Amino acid sequence: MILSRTSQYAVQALIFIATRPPGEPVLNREIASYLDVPPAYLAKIMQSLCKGSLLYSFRGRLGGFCLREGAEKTDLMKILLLTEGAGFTQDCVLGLKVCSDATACPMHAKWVPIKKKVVSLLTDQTLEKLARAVQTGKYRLTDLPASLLAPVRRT
Amino acid sequence: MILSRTSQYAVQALIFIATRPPGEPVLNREIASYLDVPPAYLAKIMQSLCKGSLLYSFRGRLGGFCLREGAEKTDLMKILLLTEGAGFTQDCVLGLKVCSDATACPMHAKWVPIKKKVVSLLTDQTLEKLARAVQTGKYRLTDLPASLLAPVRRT
DNA sequence: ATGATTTCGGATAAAATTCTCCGAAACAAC
DNA sequence: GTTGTTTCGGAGAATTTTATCCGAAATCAT
Repeated sequence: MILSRTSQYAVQALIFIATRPPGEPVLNREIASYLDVPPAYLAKIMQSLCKGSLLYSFRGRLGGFCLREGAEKTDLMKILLLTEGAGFTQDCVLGLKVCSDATACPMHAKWVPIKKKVVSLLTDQTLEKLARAVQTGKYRLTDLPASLLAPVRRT
Repeated sequence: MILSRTSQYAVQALIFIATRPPGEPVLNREIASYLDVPPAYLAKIMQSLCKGSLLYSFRGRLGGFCLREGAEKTDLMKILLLTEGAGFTQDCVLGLKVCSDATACPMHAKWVPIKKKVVSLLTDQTLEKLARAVQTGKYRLTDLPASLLAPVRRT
C-alpha cells in the first residue's frame, strides 16, 4: 500500500522534469524546492536515477539533470523496480520467503489478481502521461502552501 | 505493496491462534517458533494486539494468548489499522500530504479504484476464513523448512 | 588562469523500524 | 509459602531508512 519515501521523491522528481522543456537541464535545487523535499537527499536519489539510465547529469554552470532520450516513455513500474528493488511485486503479502501458486499463503490466491491490477496500472502510467496530466492543471505535484490550507488570521 | 514486518508477524500470529482450539491459551514461544519469528519482538506485538482488544493474555502457568470472544470475525483491515496506523489506506501514493478528489496528484484518479479493491479484499478476509484455509492444508502459514527446499547431499 | 556553479562520492548523523534483555508482576502447582 | 512458568513494561541495542555535510571533480564565464 505504501511506497518508500525514496520512491515517492524519485517519481515526483521525474514527473517534474518531464513537465519541463526537454534537453534543458533542471537544477537539483530547483526540483527540491518545488517539491519541498530535502535537497541533499534528493541529490542522492537523482544520482541513482542516473545510474539507472533514466537521467543525464551535467556538472558546472548550466548543469543539472534532464531526461535521457526516450525516458518520457518510462513507466512507473520501471522506476519503482529501481527504487524499491526487484522483490517489489514478487514478495508475499504476509512476508513468507516462499509463496508461489504451488506453495501459497492463505492470501495468495486472492492477492494475485490485485497485484496484477497494480502492476498493469504502474506499467500503463508513463512519465509523459503523468507530466501532461499535471500540465493541464487538473492534477498537482506538490502540496498547497500551508498558508492556503490553514490561513493564519493576523491580529 | 508492502506491509511492515510488524504487520506481517501480527497477521500470521493471529491466523495461527485462530487455527487452534478457541479458549486454550497459546504460548508466545510456541507461536514464534512455529512462525520462525523473533520471540521477544513477537511478544511486543502480541502485547499491542491485547491493547487493541483482539487478544486476551494470561500470565503464569497455563498462560499465553487467545482470541477474544468474536475475534475470529475480525477482518484484516481492522488488524492492519492497528499495526500500520490510520493513514494506511488514506495516504497518497506519491506521498503528498493532501491528496483528495478535489486536490489530486496525477495518480489519484487511477489509484482510487485499486485502493477500493484492496480494502474490500482486506475487509472480506477474516481470521476465521484464513485459519480455515490453512487447516484444509491447501495453504501454508510458514516457510518450508530449509532442508526441504534445498536438500543437503551428504557425502 | 581564476572564480563561480553544480554534480559526484564518501563519510556521517538522525530517525524510524526491528529486535533483545531483564526485572517485576501474575498465576498455577506443589 | 515456595517454586516454576509466563506475560508485562521499560530500557536499550542493532539495522535500515532517511537526511546532512563536505571536499573533489567538472564545466562555463570572465
